[in-house]
Amino acid sequence: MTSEAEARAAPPHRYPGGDPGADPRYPYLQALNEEQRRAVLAVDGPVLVLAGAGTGKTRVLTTRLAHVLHTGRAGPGQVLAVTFTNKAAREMKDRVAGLLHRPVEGWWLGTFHALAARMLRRHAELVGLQPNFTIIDTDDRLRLLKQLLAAEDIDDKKWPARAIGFAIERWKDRGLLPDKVSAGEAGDLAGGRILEIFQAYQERLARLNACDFGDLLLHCLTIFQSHPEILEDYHRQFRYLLVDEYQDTNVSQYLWLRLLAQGHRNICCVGDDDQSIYGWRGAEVGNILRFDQDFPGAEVVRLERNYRSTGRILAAASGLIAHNEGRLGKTLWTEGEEGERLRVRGFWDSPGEARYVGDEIESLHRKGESLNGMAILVRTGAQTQEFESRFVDIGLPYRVIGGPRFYERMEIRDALAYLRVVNQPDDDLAFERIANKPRRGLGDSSLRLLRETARAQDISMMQAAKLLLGTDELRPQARRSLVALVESFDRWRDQAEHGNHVELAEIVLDESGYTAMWQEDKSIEAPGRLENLKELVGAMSEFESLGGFLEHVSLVMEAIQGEGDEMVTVMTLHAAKGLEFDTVFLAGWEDGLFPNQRALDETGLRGLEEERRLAYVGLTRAKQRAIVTFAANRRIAGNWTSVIPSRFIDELPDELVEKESDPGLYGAHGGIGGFGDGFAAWGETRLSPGMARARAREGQAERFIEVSATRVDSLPAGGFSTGERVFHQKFGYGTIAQVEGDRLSIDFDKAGDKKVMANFVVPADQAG
DNA sequence: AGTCCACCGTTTTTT
DNA sequence: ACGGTGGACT
Repeated sequence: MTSEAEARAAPPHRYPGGDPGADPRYPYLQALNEEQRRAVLAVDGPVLVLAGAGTGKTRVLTTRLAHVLHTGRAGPGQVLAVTFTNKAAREMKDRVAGLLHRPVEGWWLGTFHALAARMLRRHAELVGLQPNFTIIDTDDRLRLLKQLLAAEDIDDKKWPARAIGFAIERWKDRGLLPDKVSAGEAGDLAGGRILEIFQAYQERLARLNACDFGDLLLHCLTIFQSHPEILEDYHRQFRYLLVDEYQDTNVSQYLWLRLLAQGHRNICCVGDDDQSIYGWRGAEVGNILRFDQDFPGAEVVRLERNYRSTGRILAAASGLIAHNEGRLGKTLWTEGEEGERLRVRGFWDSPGEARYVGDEIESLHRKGESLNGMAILVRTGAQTQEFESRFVDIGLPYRVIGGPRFYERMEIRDALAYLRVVNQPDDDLAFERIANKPRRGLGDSSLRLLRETARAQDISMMQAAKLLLGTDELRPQARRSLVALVESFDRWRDQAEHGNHVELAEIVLDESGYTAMWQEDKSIEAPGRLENLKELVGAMSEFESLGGFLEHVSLVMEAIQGEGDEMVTVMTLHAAKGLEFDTVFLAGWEDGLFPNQRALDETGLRGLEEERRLAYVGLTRAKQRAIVTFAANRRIAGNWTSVIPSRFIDELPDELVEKESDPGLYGAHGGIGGFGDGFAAWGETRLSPGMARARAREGQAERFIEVSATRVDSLPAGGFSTGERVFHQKFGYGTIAQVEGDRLSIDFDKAGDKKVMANFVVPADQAG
């Protein structure tokens, strides 16, 4: 610790008797184990807490915060605590309040984006924004980019605005603005003009007095770098930094943290490299792997004692994740029960899988297990449908997490757009969204005129509207409508200053004709949309002002989820991070689906390792039992496709797994061509070359990993090679398109593209 | 301006 | 298979 930091810190505390856990002044420490206590008490200097799944991470984080506050080392306003989701922030806030037996007010706890926005509002003018700048979301971004692409005459068929948006977002994740992106990296995106588009996009945002999510961080970085005195103020203010889910930080978040931590270096990052599953959206596992280089002398605390899962679940998860390279390495252990072996079950097709899961849930439920304690975790959102339809059939209550969120619904965005224009008349994106919603005769041509006038005069569309109303350029009908609309907004703005914002929302939705539009709409969704609008208005009452509400909405894009009733949960593996269930069904473990082919195609071995971490996250959600399922046939993008079991199944240590076979199903295959290679492949897996090699090396972890890592894409599969003609019992003749270990992608003459195990095909000339 | 048809894409998700 | 979108037609 530096002497400076020492001087700033509160008087040093001594822990009598060498056992602070027993110190009556710190009752909250007693609930911790030794490593957790170390993580809590190492308050000064950089600390990395490597918190394995289920090791009490949140408890450590919250206790640490409580400890800093309780010992008077810092007041609430002097701690910066960063999370990724609002949910995590809320939980932390509640739990610290619980530990201290009082609510904590006035602290800086929130998501990266919320905290950055809070800072940016203070210094907005330094980056050319006004303090009331708008935060645009992906939908606004898409509209804006479409306009820009059209203006630049770029074919948005070939270069979809969505893809351009992603590219820009990824650059911003890495802290890059258009001037920092190399031409090579820009590639031929947008016909080689992506950087022009990026630049134009930034200029448009500035002119709109708006920024996107990435900009919240980037603008902060700009300010910190150009105004050291502001950064120093924050150094003085924030004595302690606390970061959750550090493995998910991207470069710009990392830079932001590093700048803020520079002064006193009292930064504590908590995370788990094995649970890094957001690489595809810019997260850099490297941040956590590099921590002790970024912060020399960092204390590293490993939390390895798991309080969640049975011994066998832990061992299976550990065995699986051991196949990854470049880990910091942890060994989770438990004093809990050994538990059941994992079940792995295969089915003919995905409906069969769903049937089994449904039956199994009912059977567990009859034995007294709570439905709330059960979850089905899937790789892709599309998989939930199969389970939903089965659960509806058998009347099993369920909830699906994910899907379109409340604030993403069309009617909510429309309503918000009205409110945004009231709040900020120059918010062009919002204005354009609702100018002709409901239809009021302000069609494309009128809007184009407005847009062009605005651009030519360098004013907002609202201002352009007022300008155009003084001319004859608009057709009479459009003119009348526009007069009415502009007058309405003036009136509403006036009311916004006087009346309360909840009433205002009602007035706006009513007088604009927006509510009426849905009332007249005869579609089946209309009543639901009206319901949502009511809910929106209701939600506003919890905020002090319209501005406050809008800020909340743009940063907290989540709906209020109803818990409560007995229901099983269906969700993606990503959505399951941080949760736990007694029973976890891990469905759809098939190569191509999981690990996901696209992840493999795009990022190769890195992608595979991230998929494996996803499997690890899934397994470690289970407290009592984990059931892995796969199907031999699944509909992918509409077509029934024959698929083979996930390679991750082979990677589960054999002695921990109970490969239950349903006699009816397995007995039926017996080499009769019609039953499908999935089952055959499953039955034969133990004989496959890859497995045999793996088996031979059981207990020799290092060599095992080495072999399995290479086997993925380089070992020849029984001598087959790309381009070779082969014959398959069920699919007939075909040409090998790709060889991945003992798995072959074959382009069959009749059956199309399939993946099959190598030992189910023979060279074409040996057929018959 | 509104409706209909053809075509395309289809992993994960926060803010 | 399906839903969303964009273009063309009425």
